[in-house]
Amino acid sequence: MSLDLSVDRSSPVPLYFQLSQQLEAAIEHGELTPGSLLGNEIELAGRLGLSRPTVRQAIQSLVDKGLLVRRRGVGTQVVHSKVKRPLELSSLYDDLEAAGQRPATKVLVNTVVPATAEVAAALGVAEGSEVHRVERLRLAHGEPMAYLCNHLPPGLVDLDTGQLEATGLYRLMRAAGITLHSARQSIGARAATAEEAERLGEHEGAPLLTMERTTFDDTGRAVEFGTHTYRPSRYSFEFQLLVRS
Amino acid sequence: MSLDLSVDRSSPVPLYFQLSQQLEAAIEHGELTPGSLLGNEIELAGRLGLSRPTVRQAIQSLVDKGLLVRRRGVGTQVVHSKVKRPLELSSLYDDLEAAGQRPATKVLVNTVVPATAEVAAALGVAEGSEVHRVERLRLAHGEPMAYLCNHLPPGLVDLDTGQLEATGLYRLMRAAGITLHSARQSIGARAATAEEAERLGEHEGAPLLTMERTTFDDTGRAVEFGTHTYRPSRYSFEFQLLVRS
DNA sequence: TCAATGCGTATGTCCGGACAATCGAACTAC
DNA sequence: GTAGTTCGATTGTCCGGACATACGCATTGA
Repeated sequence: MSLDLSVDRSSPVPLYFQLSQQLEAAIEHGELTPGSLLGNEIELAGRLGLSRPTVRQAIQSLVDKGLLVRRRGVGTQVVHSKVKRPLELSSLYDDLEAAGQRPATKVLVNTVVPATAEVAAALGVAEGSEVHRVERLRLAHGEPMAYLCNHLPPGLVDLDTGQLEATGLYRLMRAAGITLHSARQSIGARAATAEEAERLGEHEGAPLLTMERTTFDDTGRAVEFGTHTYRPSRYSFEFQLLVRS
Repeated sequence: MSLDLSVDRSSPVPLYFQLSQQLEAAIEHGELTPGSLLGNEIELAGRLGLSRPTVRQAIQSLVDKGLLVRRRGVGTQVVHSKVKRPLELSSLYDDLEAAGQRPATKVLVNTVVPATAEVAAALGVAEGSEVHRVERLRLAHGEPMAYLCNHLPPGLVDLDTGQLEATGLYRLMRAAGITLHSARQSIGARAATAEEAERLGEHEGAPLLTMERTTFDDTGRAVEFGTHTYRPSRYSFEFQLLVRS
């Protein structure tokens, strides 16, 4: 019942990556059942005509994803639990689209303003210097779901209102050649103010789910600071996380 | 200004791990300043008397942690932004202790009950079968901060009330030989019921931050299902996450 | 002046081998 | 029968080398 694995040495795709993708697909399709052993690395390498380090690299990437578990003296097993996705740095837009919700966006504000103390601190710019400010309403099935307020340092991205309504902010940033690296997030809750309630179609004092995020590129520059509020009846943060060991 | 790195070959600690720890410490202490190049791998390996794969393994582990960035043809640089911690699967108890808050725990309930449909589904046991139920109140500075309700399958851990008040649930599970692997979480918000408000010292209808979590061990078994409510004025989820690339 | 080219450098990928550490099971001794 | 021991199997660590690939910079050419 052994899998028919194969690699294409003429492909520019790295061999370990080809192998890891095939293994991941096999797990996804149930050809490798949870709990089953993967066969030892030496034999697997010999069967594929690869070296052991290459096979190990492929396996390791799946272990990092939480799909496999290695046990010394035993072997490598497929993890039982279904791993979904490990809380990526994804935009709400991508989240909704992946869920098949076809999100709609309404740009409320798209302008340049002097940075407040809070925004200046988050973005690492001088207080009062000009920054982009974007306020958006995210709708699903015609109902407001979240209010998104973002600030960006100047000169990074061309913020076209039309594009902002057609796609997510992160896609625009990536398209502008920005390499997103990490983000600091804070998730909390609070009661809605009258203004917030109005925007989201809730009543004043209703509980809101809040998220603050500062995103950095790979040079360590802050490239975005967002303050978001969600209607908890319509949205919650769902994710899977792995134990770092 | 080169760092004085060294490895102890007689130590049972893997060489790559010794190196990665020293590099991490150097970054932490500012001896390696953000943006600075790390020096090429070949030379570094030669200087330490290690092979290049070993040095690469050390560097890679720090890249995975978000501390370093590699650029082909350029070198390896220290990331500017201060990386805190990447949302580990840590207990609230550990979180608070790390923040120097000396958390207190009050065990409200520690008993065995028949599993409700929700609990049975989460833990993968038969509905109505016996499961442990633990209800705790977590306090900081004498003030209630969170209400924690957990269900565990039988026979896994010896749930001693005294130990539950002295430490966190995860520590007990780890001490019982359980290898935590992953967890599915959901973070949301809602208005407090009268009972919840009473427990946490809030008023009815006040916004609460909620978290539901099912934890799995490395065999894929569900080992814990928790339903937690937090006072948003006292607690929020803060974490840093990396872009998977 | 500006764009295209070439080159050095550093990381990315891959190989084949060696020994150590650990787990589980079969085996042995009491 | 039970407990301790040995042993095979498998992953963990480490080595030294080779070639590919991409980036930045200097040189060259229009």
